Amino acid sequence: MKQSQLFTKTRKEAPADETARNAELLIKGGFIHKEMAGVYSFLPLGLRVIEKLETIIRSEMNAIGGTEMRTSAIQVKDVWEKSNRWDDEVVDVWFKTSLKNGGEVGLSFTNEEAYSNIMKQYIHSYKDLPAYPYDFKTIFRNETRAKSGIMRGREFYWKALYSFSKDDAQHQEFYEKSKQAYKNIFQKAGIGHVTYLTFASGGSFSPFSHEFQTITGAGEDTIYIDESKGIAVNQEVYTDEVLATLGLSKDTLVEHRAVEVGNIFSLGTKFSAPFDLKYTNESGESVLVTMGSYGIGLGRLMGTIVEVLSDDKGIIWPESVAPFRVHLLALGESENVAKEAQATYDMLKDAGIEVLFDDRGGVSAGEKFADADLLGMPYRIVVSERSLKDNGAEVKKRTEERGTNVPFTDLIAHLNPNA
RNA sequence: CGGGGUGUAGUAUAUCGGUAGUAUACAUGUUUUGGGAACAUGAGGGCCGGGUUCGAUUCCCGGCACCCCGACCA
Repeated sequence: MKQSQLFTKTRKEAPADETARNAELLIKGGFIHKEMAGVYSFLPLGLRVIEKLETIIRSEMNAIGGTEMRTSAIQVKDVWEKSNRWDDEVVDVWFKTSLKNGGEVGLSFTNEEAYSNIMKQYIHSYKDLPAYPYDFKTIFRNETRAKSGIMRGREFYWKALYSFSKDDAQHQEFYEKSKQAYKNIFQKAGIGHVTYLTFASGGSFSPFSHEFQTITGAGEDTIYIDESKGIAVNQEVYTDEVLATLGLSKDTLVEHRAVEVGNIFSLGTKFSAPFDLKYTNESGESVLVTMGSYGIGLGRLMGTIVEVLSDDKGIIWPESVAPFRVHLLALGESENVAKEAQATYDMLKDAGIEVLFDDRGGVSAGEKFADADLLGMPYRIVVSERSLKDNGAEVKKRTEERGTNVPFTDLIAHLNPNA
């Protein structure tokens, strides 16, 4: 994409009403636009990041048997009354409204009811199990206090998968697979090194749920990490009894602030019971389905990546989620530079490399460099009179102090050394 | 929902009971081009409602919005 066609612009000053680093950088870079507290629009660059994350997550979900679909945002009262979650006294984050004919509806704040209701249509036999439907969807929660930029919003985009299993053994098998899938996701998203499988409170059907917690001061949770075992315990279950159960010692646990970037939860029959979601087993008996839920907030994940991976100049996107892999800068106004930069742009595109081409005229070199640092693409490639003296371009990683000049003929190989 | 704070131009800020200033961004022109260039010119502003006052952006009351701390987070 040519930057001259990108309507968003960077700004020098962070907005006064944002103190969260993720929001400061994402707004300065033009990735997101704040609509109101806890509600953000995703601008072209920001959307590309969300789409990259979505691709990573989709790939891992499909790999463990997930089947993508899309539940509706508008939900009817009847379904939620079955699980006793329609009442505002029970759930205080509902956004509710009414139909013209007077019927009551609410905006989906989670998916258990929708999936339980839908799957009741399709699960009748043990042959129908297991099933792992999931969706990417915008979720609405009327939070009393939105905060931390895009980390805790009133409207957010998430992935939610629900597992439907015939018994606990089948459930556990998938549950373990999902742990690995989640680890893969956070590894690919570039925050694996600071993300820990964390034991958290489990509810009535399981002693624990599992959260994936990423260390950052911007987090809302306190966790205790055992570095050698690579696991952590959430403060909410940080008791002597739990530590003994998990074989952990307070001596080796280190306290950290962290943000929950994902969670997996055994639901047992909590929802299958009220929805009477049963199947007939091999013996002809009617048995309740065993369920689990598996969530990841993509906006929060994006915010977390920014919190973890940035410096005083801007964002440092991992290659896997960067809006573009390469930021190509044309410096100066000479026709020769413009021509060679355009040729480089075409060459990179033809090689299948995603590139943002700063072709803007009348913009100083310093400004282009500052923008490139702020926007944080993994590679910066500069075409200028200086680089053309060596018949090439300067290539610099965002993480490097200085670049190296690479002849045009070697550029693709330089970027794809293993190709 | 409890507590605290803040609302001035697209953005960031200053001052003030009596013509609201600066920076940046924007427009035009000239010069400039490897780390947010220079000069000139131009356009652009007091959250909403009420009160006090000769006069309110300023003081008072109410509302709304936003930020922070706490509670909540299925």
